[in-house]
Amino acid sequence: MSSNGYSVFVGNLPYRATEDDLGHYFSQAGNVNNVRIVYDRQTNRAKGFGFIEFSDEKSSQNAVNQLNGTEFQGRTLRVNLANQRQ
DNA sequence: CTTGAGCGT
Repeated sequence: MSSNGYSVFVGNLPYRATEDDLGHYFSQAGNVNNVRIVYDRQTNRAKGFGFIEFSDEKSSQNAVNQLNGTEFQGRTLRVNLANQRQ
């Protein structure tokens, strides 16, 4: 099944940012398995946050340590460990 | 042709 791996929550994203751009940016920290930006169902516009999926836990923790508080496309990213979906 | 903390189709 898809969505296997360790996810991190990413907030304060620029609305123009794409999942591909995020994937390339987070590749610095570890092996990115998948990238998901949350879009509004009514307007199809980005909500301004998303989730990055890594292949293992150390990559996700490394992403938080390296990329949290860094600037991405003019905005300061908020990176934290994501909660598991119920 | 908009917004700005947060945990997801």
